[in-house]
Amino acid sequence: MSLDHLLLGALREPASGYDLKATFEQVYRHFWPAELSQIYRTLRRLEAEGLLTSRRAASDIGPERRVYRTTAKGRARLRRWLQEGPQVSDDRHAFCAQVFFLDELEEPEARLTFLRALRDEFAVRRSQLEAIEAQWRADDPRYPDGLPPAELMQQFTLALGIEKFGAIARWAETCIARLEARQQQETADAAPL
Amino acid sequence: MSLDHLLLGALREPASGYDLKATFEQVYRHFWPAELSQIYRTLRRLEAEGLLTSRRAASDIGPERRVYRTTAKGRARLRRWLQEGPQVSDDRHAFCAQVFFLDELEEPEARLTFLRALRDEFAVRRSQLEAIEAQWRADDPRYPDGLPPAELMQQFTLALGIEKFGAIARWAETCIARLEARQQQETADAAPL
DNA sequence: CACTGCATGTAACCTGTTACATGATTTC
DNA sequence: GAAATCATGTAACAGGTTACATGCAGTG
Repeated sequence: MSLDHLLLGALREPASGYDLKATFEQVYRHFWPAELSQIYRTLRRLEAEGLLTSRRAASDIGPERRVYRTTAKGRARLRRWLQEGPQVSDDRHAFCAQVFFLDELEEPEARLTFLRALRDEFAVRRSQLEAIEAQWRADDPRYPDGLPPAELMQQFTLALGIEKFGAIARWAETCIARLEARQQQETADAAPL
Repeated sequence: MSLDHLLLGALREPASGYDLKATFEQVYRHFWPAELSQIYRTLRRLEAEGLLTSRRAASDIGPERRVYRTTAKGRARLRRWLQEGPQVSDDRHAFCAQVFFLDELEEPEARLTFLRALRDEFAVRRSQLEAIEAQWRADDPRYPDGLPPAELMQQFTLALGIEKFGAIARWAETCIARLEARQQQETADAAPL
């Protein structure tokens, strides 16, 4: 039900499904990706439940839009979700399962290749979030601790993304170093002076 | 399709669905939780695809078991999955979405309560993995860098779990400190000498 | 006899993904 | 006139969750 609450939160400011998709791509992506088809479907359901209202609106540039907004009931639902405390679900990391069975690749070099690709992938993701942070810092002299409450909370989530991706990239780097050290050790053992 | 590959990897050693559930709980849980009903369903499908075989076996203690094992074809499939490189999917963190909208709770104390619960939850999870690590270290003098390859890879995944939960707990702690500092600042501003 | 643990499964449901369909408006 | 962007949707499918059903064997 998290998508529901994300939409209720986002639609405290009016927006169309198409607008929301852009927000998901730019802002929520690193903690909650969503496809347009799912957004539209969920918006209709939330409206039927009375948690959102919609009105048609002309677009400057394309076809008519349907603009949604959270109702008082929807806002109460959002608040209840927050009051219930943190909803910590288990996450699924396919790459971690892969590492678990990586011994199945018998060549040490293949294992290193895998781990380097992993490190690079997360380093890129971290950099992308750091770029967003740098832009924000450049645009607003209050960044980060002078920001108003709503934006401060949003800054917290950005900081988490950077920490999380950074932690995984550093972990991969450590694994690589440990494997390399082991390989050197084995070479030394195989050809003693 | 990661559950498929996890089962193919796990069933390089024979096991029943029930056994596998225990392994998921104890070992895979922090990167890939799975329910029994889903495990059974997937085992049957993988057998139909020729990636697993099964035989009936008596149990010492309960009803007859169905013991599965990965076939050569299944093992090749596993290896291919690893050779395709890291499969990095986006993850969903409901708690992060909650933090994003936490300004909706207007009392600063409510926000702190939320963040403290979050910190505690992840600190507990980290401790649980650290306990597993301590046990392993006590049981095997080769831990960690003298372990044979298969176990070394498994140790890598444990280390990731500890890092990941630790990073989130530290992040939450930082958020708490920043909010507390802000509150003190506001109190000082409101009542200057 | 009730309870716990062992063991396998079915059915209904919910959430999320992928592929496709439709059509307006602007730009090259 | 073709392509890109804006905009809304449908349908089929895949993956995961929850609730329930069944029955064996050992323990208190």
